[in-house]
Amino acid sequence: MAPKKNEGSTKRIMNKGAWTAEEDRKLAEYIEIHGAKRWKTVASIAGLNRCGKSCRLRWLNYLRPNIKRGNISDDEEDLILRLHKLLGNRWSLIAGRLPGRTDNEIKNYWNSHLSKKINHKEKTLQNSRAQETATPSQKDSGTEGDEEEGGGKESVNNSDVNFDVNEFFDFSAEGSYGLEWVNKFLELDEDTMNYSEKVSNIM
DNA sequence: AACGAAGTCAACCGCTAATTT
DNA sequence: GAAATTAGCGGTTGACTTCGT
Repeated sequence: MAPKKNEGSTKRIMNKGAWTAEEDRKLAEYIEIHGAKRWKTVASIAGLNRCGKSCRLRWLNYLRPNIKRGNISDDEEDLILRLHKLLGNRWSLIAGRLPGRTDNEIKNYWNSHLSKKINHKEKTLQNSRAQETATPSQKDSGTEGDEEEGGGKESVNNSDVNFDVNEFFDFSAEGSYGLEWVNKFLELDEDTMNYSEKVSNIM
């Protein structure tokens, strides 16, 4: 990745593109002393020719302590799948339940790995169903398919179960990344899946 | 070995929500 | 209460890498 620096201009133009080790060091140093807030001033005071947004993103996704990079485990993958099924493309919410993972990483992982996996799974499932059901179904095809295709903003609404996501994930009450909620959620998810099956059978 | 296609991922952009003045 | 500023989110882009021919 070649950094796209805008050098040699008299106007103050912000750097873009990949961050250098020097920039990382400056940003990390500044935040260690002053804290991660007021990103616009962080950028200028820390001597970074970057916009505040860029600084924030760099900190959140790479420089922040306890960041995990790469090697997403099977458990994590499974959790992402389940959470995405429930929440749709609410990457920050999903990432919030995976300690050390960032929304950007989850989003990238979803787009490059999981969405394909799901599409493949869906196709094989459809094929096997088509073979099984010799008689034409009365079901509305619109509600078929538990997984969604290509992701979408309405994915939460596609869920057969209606509940307030924000209420369910009351993050304010949780100080840590305790994972006991996961079990709770997974139990619930099993129930919602059964419910979905029931609904689609009725339809 | 060379080349193009496909995959990956860091970073940017536009927008909205939340907070401050 | 209105306007301005800041923070945060999700979608998209583009450079780099890997794979297939």
